[in-house]
Amino acid sequence: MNDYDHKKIEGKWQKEWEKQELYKVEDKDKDNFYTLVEFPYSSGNLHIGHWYTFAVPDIYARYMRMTGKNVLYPIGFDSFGLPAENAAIKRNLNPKKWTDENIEYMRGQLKSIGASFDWSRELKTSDPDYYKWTQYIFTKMFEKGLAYKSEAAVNWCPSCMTVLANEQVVNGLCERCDTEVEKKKQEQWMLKITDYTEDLLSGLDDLDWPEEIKESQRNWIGKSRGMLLKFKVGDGEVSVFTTRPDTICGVTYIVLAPEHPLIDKLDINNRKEVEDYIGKSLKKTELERQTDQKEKTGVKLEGVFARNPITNEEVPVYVADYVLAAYGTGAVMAVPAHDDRDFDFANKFGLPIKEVVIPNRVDKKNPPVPGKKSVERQNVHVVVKNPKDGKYLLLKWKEYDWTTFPMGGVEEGESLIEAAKREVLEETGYKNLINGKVLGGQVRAEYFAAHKDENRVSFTNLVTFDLENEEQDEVDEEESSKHEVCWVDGKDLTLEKMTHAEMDVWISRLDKESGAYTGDGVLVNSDARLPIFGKEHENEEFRKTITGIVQRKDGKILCVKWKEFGWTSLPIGGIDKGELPEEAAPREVLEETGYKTKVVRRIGGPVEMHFYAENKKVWRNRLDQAVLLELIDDKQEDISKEETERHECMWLNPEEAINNMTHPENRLCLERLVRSDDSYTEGADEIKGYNFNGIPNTKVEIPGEKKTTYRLRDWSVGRQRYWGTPIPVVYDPEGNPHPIPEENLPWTLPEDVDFKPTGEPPLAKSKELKERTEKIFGEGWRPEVETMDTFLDSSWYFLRYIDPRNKKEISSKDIQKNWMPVDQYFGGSEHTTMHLLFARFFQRVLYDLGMVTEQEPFKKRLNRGLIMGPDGSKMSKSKGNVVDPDEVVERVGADTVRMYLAFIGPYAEVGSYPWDMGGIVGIRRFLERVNSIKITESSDAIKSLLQKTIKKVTDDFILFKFNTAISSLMIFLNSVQKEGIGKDEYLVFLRLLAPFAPHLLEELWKKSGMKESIHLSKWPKYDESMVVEEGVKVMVQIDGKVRGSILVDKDISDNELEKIVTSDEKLSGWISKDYEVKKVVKNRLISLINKSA
RNA sequence: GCCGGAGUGGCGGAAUUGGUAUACGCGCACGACUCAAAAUCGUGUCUCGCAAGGGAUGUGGGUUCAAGUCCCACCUCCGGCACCA
Repeated sequence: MNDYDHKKIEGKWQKEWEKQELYKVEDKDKDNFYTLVEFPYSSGNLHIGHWYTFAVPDIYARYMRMTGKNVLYPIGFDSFGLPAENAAIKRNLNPKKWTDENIEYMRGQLKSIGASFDWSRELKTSDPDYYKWTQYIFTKMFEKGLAYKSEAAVNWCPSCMTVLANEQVVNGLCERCDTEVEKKKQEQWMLKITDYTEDLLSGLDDLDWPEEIKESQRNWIGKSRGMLLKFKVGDGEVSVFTTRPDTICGVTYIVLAPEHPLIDKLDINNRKEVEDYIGKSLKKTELERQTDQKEKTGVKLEGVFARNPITNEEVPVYVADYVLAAYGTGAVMAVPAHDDRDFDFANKFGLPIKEVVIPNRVDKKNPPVPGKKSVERQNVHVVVKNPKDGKYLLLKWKEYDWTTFPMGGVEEGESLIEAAKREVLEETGYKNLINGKVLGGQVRAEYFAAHKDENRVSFTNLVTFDLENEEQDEVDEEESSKHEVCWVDGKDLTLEKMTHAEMDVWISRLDKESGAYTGDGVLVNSDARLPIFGKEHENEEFRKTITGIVQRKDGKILCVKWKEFGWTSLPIGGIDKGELPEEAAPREVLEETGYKTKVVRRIGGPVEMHFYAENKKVWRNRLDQAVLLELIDDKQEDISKEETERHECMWLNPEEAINNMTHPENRLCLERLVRSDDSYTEGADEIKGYNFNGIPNTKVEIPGEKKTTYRLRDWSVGRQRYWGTPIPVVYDPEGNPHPIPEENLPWTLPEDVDFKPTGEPPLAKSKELKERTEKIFGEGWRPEVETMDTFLDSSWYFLRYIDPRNKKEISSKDIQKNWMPVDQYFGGSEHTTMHLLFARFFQRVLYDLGMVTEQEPFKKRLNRGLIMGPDGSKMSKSKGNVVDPDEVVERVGADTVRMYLAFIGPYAEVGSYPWDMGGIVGIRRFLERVNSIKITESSDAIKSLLQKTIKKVTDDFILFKFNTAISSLMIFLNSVQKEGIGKDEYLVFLRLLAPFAPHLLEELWKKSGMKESIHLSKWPKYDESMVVEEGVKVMVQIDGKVRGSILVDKDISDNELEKIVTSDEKLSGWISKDYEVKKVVKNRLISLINKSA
């Protein structure tokens, strides 16, 4: 029979704590710790997931408080918004009343958790004292031009009769009611979050947040660097955004978004057809646009052509809704050969596909041999499949360890298919091949052809056939002496087994027929030129050189500072005759700087430059190839005195290095390195590099500029609904908007409103609002009738908690200095790209307005997991799997619920946990056992274990691993029940448990005769000397298997170690008389083998 | 398709710098107490094997004396984005 009466204990202490105002927080100027949890939406009642949200962070808050911090753990309610309004409409209630009643109920629920909230700071966003400041911030944004009205296509939910933010549209459906969302053009209040994209992006770098959260914000912002290129169209011009300017010669048509303004101005022969199309596509709902994705649609603008600025070709212009008006310029240059979407469109409309980038491979098995002559070849590789058994025809070379497809050169005047057939016949004798097909375009490769003793640069096509029958001609003796013909399974066509350098490309093409090639490669069919620095001059001295880009593990770049000239450059050196840049680079870098390096890859293509060499008094023409190298080891070897005197080495971040380079060609190759995203294209960089740098070049001119675009759009914030913060704007008789002055704030939400949705904003029906506006501003003035998206309410609430009753400002900057930024912010992953981004945006705006002290609001962030229903799916009323916490608390007590939720898994991981009522009894039993501990005396073993337990629990708190902390407390209790425990150790144990089960522990603490609350006591410290294990653990391996470990003194000699091991009771059983010590790793391992075995 | 995260017993999950995988809890089985049950306490519980021993951390390779942990390729699940040029 146990006497753990949780109801009595919990009720008693909750009342007592409230009476004592135990968790009321003072504003001090030191040791402050701000723990924040996303405040709940006032939806009515809390489910068990809310306990997970609030109770587990409370455990952390209590721990922090015991370590001596002045902890603020506030609570409030996000109380404006659609659900309140919808529920109110359904039940014919006033939303305010509904909300307030909900809050009243939820407050009681939240108190039953036993959380250490400071209730004196409670706030709710629908309170005029609160939304006054939301409005104030809005007016300030308006004044700065950050809040503006604009005609924009908005997401309109016909059922909720309101505009939705992009974030509230899920798969084309309204997030709340699953109705198909329509696109509608409308005057909209927008917040200019795009003014802050760069700040929001770069601010992430220094935040101590989990990388995955930062990464998804980065993705959401969606930065991409590219170029704006101009195409002449008719009399006008169209600007397109592209991340692949290198493919410009492959443009075969231009596409405009249906909304593109240029369409109106063009002289189009089929205007009616075009306008019909535009009308249709604009009316499409978001969902239709998405489901139509696979089928591309569009209409050609008859009589309109665009001129390719490089090739001067005229290409047709289309309007198609696969191009988005809101991204880039709303127009794209279509390169079907290298873009999947353009490829689909071109196929459907029969447009030409021009390949300008082909993959390039350097054969690693047979690399080019320096000094050998180099030959260019047109090749075919032939895949012959025997449909009967699915096998493929291969050649095994006799003299070399090669396995290849039948292959050979394409002869003058011969088609690829003809060449392929001829080669198969010559090499294998098979003569009846059908279904010949060329798979994809060419692939360039560099390799050494040992059988011809020459280096080759090949351009190879892949040709496939089926074998019609097995008839074979005699194979020439010369051929059959070279290789053996064999048939293999499809699964043997792997990178490892095949010799072709192109094999990876072949594999992917054989897998999925051909499509657009979107990867890297070399430029072909393009009139690409080198970037050229300086002007040609007579009597130039010509040199081939390399530039070495040496990158260290930490990303820094090796730079060279020249003492005599004051230059900063990268290591540069000459290429000796017959040498490859890959060979010259490490050699030159070693000579110049003393660092040993190995080649990673070339960066970009060659760069030509002309300059006057001051020291040698000659004009030089250099052809330079940049090579990326990585450091083999950090040590610098000695270099010649001459070199040391000329320059010194330093390591700079890539960005820094770019800024410091004296020479433009150095900057160019570093830039190429930095932006080597997947659009890095070796030959193509000629064009890219040129334009990204604005380097004067007489040969190529692309009209265009560097441009960065973002996926992030401005934030649409107006809502045509009632229950929200009124937008604090009035219009003068001319219709111009004016912010409401501070003295008239809060601009209260009118109450004489029928808020049932009709499509007209409810506030428009308020007589009071209209009269109020005219009374204050004058005849003919009218109020704004929209309310704000609730995400504005929650974008700054953390600033209000710290100074909740301030009448003069959102919160005092002095108080902000004490508390901001929030030390630890707990929340759900669903807010990663919404609330969290908006709050950061607000904070930065407020910072620029001088209203806050910090640029970033949240120092640390943790995304918690999700508690699922008992059936393993997300809890929802419609599924009927919502777990009511009140019932559970009634049965087992708040302490048990809190602790169980902490035990369920690591809190810092975004997992999902089905609520399992079975598992909770383990915690209940544990607390019952804690409740019935009898005090006796402590053994040494218990004392020592307690020290280890303190350390474990303390360490786990720092990592939010409450589950393993509890596990170690359980281990301790198990041991106590065997060994007994004395009073001192008992009291320490109680304190370790206090954050988890605050009520029970307060009870036991007071029962032990303590006067002051356990929650004001200090967190136990452990004795370092009792925790650290003496000596080192050495693993013992016998016959290659780990058979145990022994604890020995540090740095013990091998002989002694051997003696200890062989005389060890457990280990000696494994060791025969005739053994040998095979290996000893100091302080780590001893490995023995039994010889006789 | 792209970007994240994760795959370990019947279940939730443990596992320092790579060092005896499966801690802790649930469940289950057996035992004690009981007329009986519940509760409680005790013992056992990855798998094959009588045992000695062997095999297991999604799959396949690799590095290493040693891999759940590091590297490469792939599969599955979850979350986010998605015609973003």
